[in-house]
Amino acid sequence: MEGQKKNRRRGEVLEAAILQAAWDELREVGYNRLTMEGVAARAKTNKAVVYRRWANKAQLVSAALRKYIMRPVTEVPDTGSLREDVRMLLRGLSSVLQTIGAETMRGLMGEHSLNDMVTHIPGKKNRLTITMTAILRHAEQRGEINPGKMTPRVISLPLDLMRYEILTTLEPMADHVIDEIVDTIFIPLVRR
Amino acid sequence: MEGQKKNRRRGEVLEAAILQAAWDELREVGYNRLTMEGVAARAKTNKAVVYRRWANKAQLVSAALRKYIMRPVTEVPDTGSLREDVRMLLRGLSSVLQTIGAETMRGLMGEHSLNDMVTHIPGKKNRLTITMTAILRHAEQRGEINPGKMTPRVISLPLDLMRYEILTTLEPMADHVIDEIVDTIFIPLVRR
DNA sequence: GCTATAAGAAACGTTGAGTTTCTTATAGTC
DNA sequence: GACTATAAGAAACTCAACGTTTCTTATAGC
Repeated sequence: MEGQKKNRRRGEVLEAAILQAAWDELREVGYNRLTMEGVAARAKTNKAVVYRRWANKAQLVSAALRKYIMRPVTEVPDTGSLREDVRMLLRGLSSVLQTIGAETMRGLMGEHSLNDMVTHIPGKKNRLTITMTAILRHAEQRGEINPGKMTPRVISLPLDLMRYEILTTLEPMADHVIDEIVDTIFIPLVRR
Repeated sequence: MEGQKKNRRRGEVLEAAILQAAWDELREVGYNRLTMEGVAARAKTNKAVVYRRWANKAQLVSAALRKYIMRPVTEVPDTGSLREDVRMLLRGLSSVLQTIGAETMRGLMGEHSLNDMVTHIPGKKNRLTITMTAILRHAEQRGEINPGKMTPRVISLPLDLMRYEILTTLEPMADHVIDEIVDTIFIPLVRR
């Protein structure tokens, strides 16, 4: 009676179920203890189905992150003050990285499977760097900064510092640390 | 005739042979493909002997790094110029990290087993940070810098940037990048 | 209603981790 | 110089997870 073999999921529906399972598993047991079998079981399917889509754990997790994490960080803050804009951007990144968790960041790094929240490769386009550039353009229009000082490295400096700090400390970054980076490092470097 | 069972190594001699094997293996196959069995075989001993000394791969590799890498970076450069001193320190760290390799750095990170070349935990004592502090003290005596600007975060900034860059790019850091960090970020931040 | 496609299910081989047990060389001690 | 505690050598073993393979079966699309 109860053993209904109906309702076999396919395609996108199944894929979504697996990514959901991966995401739940990631938050529940963490990256290191997440297994392909565990995710498959949680999604009520089996390993083979998972492997038909993603070659390994790192790729599966990256896909899940892309689905569940990436959206919220695209908006460009525009408060009218460089300091406030940068603080907001950093807080946004901080909360994203906090959700991902340092263990996952480290794990993905160890398997060379990164995404552009977690790292910024110098010279490569990166959403957060683009946002930062927009913020700085606004500040420039207001005359707040010295355009000559806006090298790519300086532009990504606050974001990189945050990533490095979370990666090494394994802890979310406190607001006062964000303020410290902004006030004692970044603003002094770009100010007119 | 040839099967002489004599000459059984013990204690420090054996330990040194294992660390040597680990170090060779690390450079030859890299962190991810280094195995305890492989190291044991290379040292002409067996896993049990290795496990009696180190609980896992990360600890074994850390021990090897400590033995083969750490020494060269203790001296404090003192050229009479802040810029030159910092450049020398960074070149020293760069070559150390180059020897370790980014894959190993990432791998150790993924297993939460770090050493103070690879990371600097804010608030913790760190050899390189101590060296940097000494360099800055000299510069201060020469009147080159503004002591009020020497916060711990600013002090470790160049070292952290280098670590982060190597970790993300997987490549050694070119000298001109070192110069860029020193000239466009660090010196402007601490200068009187 | 037929058929190609992909899911479900289960078993398989492999690798490396870490452990256990037993034998045997040897350093230190009497 | 013989005795003994210690740790090395050797081999087998359990376990977990990876990734693959094979076969059956539901079902979407024609």
